[in-house]
Amino acid sequence: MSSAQRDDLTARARIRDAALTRFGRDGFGVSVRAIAEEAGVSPGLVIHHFGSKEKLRAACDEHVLRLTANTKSESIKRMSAATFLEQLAEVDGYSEIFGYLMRSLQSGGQVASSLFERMVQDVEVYLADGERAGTIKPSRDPAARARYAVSMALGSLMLHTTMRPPGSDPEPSTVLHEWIDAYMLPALELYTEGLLLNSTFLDALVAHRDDPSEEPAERTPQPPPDTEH
Amino acid sequence: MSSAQRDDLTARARIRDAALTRFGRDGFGVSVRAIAEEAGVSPGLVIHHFGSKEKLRAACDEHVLRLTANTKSESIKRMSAATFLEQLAEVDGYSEIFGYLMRSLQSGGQVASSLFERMVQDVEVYLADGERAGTIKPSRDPAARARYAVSMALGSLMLHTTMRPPGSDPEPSTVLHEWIDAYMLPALELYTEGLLLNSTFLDALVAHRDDPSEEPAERTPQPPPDTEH
DNA sequence: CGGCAGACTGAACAAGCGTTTAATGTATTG
DNA sequence: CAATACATTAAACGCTTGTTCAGTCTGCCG
Repeated sequence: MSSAQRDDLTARARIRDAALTRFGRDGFGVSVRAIAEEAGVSPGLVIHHFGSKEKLRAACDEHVLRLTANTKSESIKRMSAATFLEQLAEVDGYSEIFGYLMRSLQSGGQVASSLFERMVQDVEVYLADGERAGTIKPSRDPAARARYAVSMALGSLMLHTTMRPPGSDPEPSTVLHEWIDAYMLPALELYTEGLLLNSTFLDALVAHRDDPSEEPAERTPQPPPDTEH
Repeated sequence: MSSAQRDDLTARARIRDAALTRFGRDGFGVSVRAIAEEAGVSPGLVIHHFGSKEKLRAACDEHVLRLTANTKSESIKRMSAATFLEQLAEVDGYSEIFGYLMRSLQSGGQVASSLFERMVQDVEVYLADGERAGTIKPSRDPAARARYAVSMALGSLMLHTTMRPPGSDPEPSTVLHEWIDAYMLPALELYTEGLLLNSTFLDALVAHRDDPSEEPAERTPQPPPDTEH
């Protein structure tokens, strides 16, 4: 996958990998000419092999989905979902895919949805396993909790990736570990101890969910009962 | 700000507002011609007034920062930070700004950083107030916790905005309430009760923070002590 | 060996881009 | 009223884009 060992691939595969790299590094607005140069071929050949830029991206999508599907089932079963992204960022040759995934999340589309939904699935079984093992609390809505966790983690990681000052080391493993270092402690603190001292908010929301007659609690959350004066 | 009442503005202001709308709706790749059409002027006039497309975006940035700075100080003091975004999405005429902010988060840059940092500041004082009032638990690192909360919330919201199926109602208030409806319950549940049943992970991380001699706990999180067999 | 198929290139094309330019209209000012 | 300054536009410029085309090269099959 690294440019050194790209030479022995079919031209078609070389173009696909070059596109994957440049799409990930520069976004999907990158020109066909830039991709062709990265692959060491003429722009015409890119079109000759893939028909159009759009179909080239579709081929990249498919390729990434196939690769990540394998990686996932191999490793994620015995570890948390975060490890999945770590593997992608660290294992040599997979950093391009990590970059491509971040760009996909940033731009929406099929790869983003697919990655999201698969991670939700994985996290859900991971949490359910934790429940059975007695390490994780049960939830009122396990599916929603899994979606919540994935949305927060992926969204935050993507935001961090996007907002990094340009010019700083763009290596995926660097970015990922910046993110982990910044948020590991508050995350674990929240997971372990929670944040609120009373359950007023939660009780109100659950009551409203069971009987939606009263004023919706999520629109204008009233301040908690003041215990001071 | 709505197109109905744009007529009585200076052409310069009309162009700026049109740019804000189209930048937010279609992204920063939208053409100067499209912005000109939205404003009802010629493409040349856009350049005449702002010098270049880049400077036009800078003018939008500045305008948005000025507007949100006011909105914030007015309202956020007495409410949570989420209310700030809700106001933006709901109050008539501010939905364009909400869209522009989401695009800015998606693309990085100064507006994104500024919005992020200001929300971190606000959340930090909000949490500190809660601590003093006895409704929110203290944290080992209040600043990190505030950054964590903002990163997760903004990132997740941005991800949700990006991943919505194209063609569905793009009204900001719709998007925001979809997001709230999806994640309010798991968020409150987590905030109220936490997620982990024992503090093994947190203790290990805190121990490593105080004395980083052992193997770093965040690289390869060891599975929790198995209580089953 | 002849011929055909596919890989591949360099040049060109049409469309779209941001921007420039020259010209026209429209006020404001001396 | 003449003159100056500014707002505004239509047209064009130069560039980049994705894509097409005609032609060359290469290897394979009969």
